[in-house]
Amino acid sequence: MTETLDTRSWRGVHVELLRRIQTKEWLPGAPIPNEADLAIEFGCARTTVNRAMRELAEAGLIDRKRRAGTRVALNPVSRVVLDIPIIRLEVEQRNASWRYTLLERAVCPAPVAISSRLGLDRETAMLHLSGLHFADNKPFLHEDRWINLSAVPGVERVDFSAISANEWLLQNARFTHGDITFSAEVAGESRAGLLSADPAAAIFVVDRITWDQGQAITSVRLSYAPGYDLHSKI
Amino acid sequence: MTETLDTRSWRGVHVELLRRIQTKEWLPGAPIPNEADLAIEFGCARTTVNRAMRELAEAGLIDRKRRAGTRVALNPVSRVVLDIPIIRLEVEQRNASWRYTLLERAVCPAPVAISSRLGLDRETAMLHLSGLHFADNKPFLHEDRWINLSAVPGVERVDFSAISANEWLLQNARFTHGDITFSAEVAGESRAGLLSADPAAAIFVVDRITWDQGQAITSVRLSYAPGYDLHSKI
DNA sequence: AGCTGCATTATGTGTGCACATATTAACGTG
DNA sequence: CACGTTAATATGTGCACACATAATGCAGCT
Repeated sequence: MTETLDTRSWRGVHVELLRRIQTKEWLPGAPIPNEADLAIEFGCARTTVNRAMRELAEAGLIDRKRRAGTRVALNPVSRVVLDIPIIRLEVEQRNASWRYTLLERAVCPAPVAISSRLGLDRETAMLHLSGLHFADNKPFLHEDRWINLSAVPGVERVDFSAISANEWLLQNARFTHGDITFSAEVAGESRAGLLSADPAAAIFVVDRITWDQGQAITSVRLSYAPGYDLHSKI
Repeated sequence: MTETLDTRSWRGVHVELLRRIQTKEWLPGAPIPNEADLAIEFGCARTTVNRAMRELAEAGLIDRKRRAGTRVALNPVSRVVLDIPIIRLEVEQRNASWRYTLLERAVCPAPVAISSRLGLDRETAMLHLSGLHFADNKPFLHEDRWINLSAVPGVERVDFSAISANEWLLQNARFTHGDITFSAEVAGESRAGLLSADPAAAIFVVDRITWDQGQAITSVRLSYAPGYDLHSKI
């Protein structure tokens, strides 16, 4: 029932070019015809071919250079797109009920490892929050967060036992970019206690720092309960 | 020295719209002017505004519906794009020398967990490969792979001690899509031996299955040596 | 009221054209 | 031959226009 797409639409051109690459009709590294020629072949405008090829280039399947032309990419990097939602939604998408508990709230200087990564002075007072997210009343992940007080006005007056920092910040603080790191760690005694897990268990950890222009907003470490996995399509 | 982009170019329009969203000048959930009006405001063609807004929609920052108009996204999902390169390149990007050793090669039926996930009969003979990737002569990751013989013609005759399966398949087998899973596991005795690691160490694991149309190509499990982390920009 | 169908409207896409820009090949000069 | 300059070329972008498509709401009917 796959409606054969007209090769005069950019989607049609896109799938046809994709086919030629995937079937190795056009070999990796080989040059492919220029936009104008393809437009003639498909009986469409150059703009349409351009749109199709732009998508392929974004996906990393072809390399394009002005004047030099377009080639099939030599090392086809698979590009994985992960959507990182609000934790509440992540839990609810698993058909589980979500609950959040604030464990600790303090205004104090952050560990040097944190403050230096954020480019802040080591004595700068920051807001430290520690909390647990539950899925169906079982610990789902531990959120350990430091917030730059001067970058998020009003954050000191928020009641983080009523709303998770994760959610409040995403809705109220603006950010332009961030760094994210995924790793595996042994739980250890303290985390094991929080997550009701074996201290020897392997924990999936996500570290994230977000920025607004050059200014650090927050650094957060999410420690998922054992058994968690993150998956996606390629 | 940031050259102020002309708002008559799509990039200029893009950053201006981005700014209005990030500064909450346009609040989450709020409708934003239609393309035609914005085109007049910016003194450019509607096509140009469309291009800028399409990028924002792809990034998940706005929601667009015909007739209903465009709104600032309510829950701004951060979208992380991970480039998964050939392992050799991943090692070389860390300025380390890469080396690969084939540990095992066998044609035999796969464990049920594997064959069922690939949608194959449990007695189907598959090619099993196990190998180690080294970075500067230290174990970097263990690759444990099952290949569907009938989907990859000629794979039986390849000398996988000369080229890693990872690299050969990416260059020679075609695939249309795949599933990828990231998780954390305790190393255990056997993997610890392979990776010269503590059996109690936490291991970052990537599971990947690739398909060509509906046909399973290969299932691979990458176990990274302790200390590995995967990072990216948001 | 409740339903149907049509007009309206915003986005989605295609076309033909123009010019911009990056890159390479060809050329000419010393 | 080595070099800098120039011309040719493929992609990148912008514009004005047109029509397609999906969603919405209104009008009119029962």
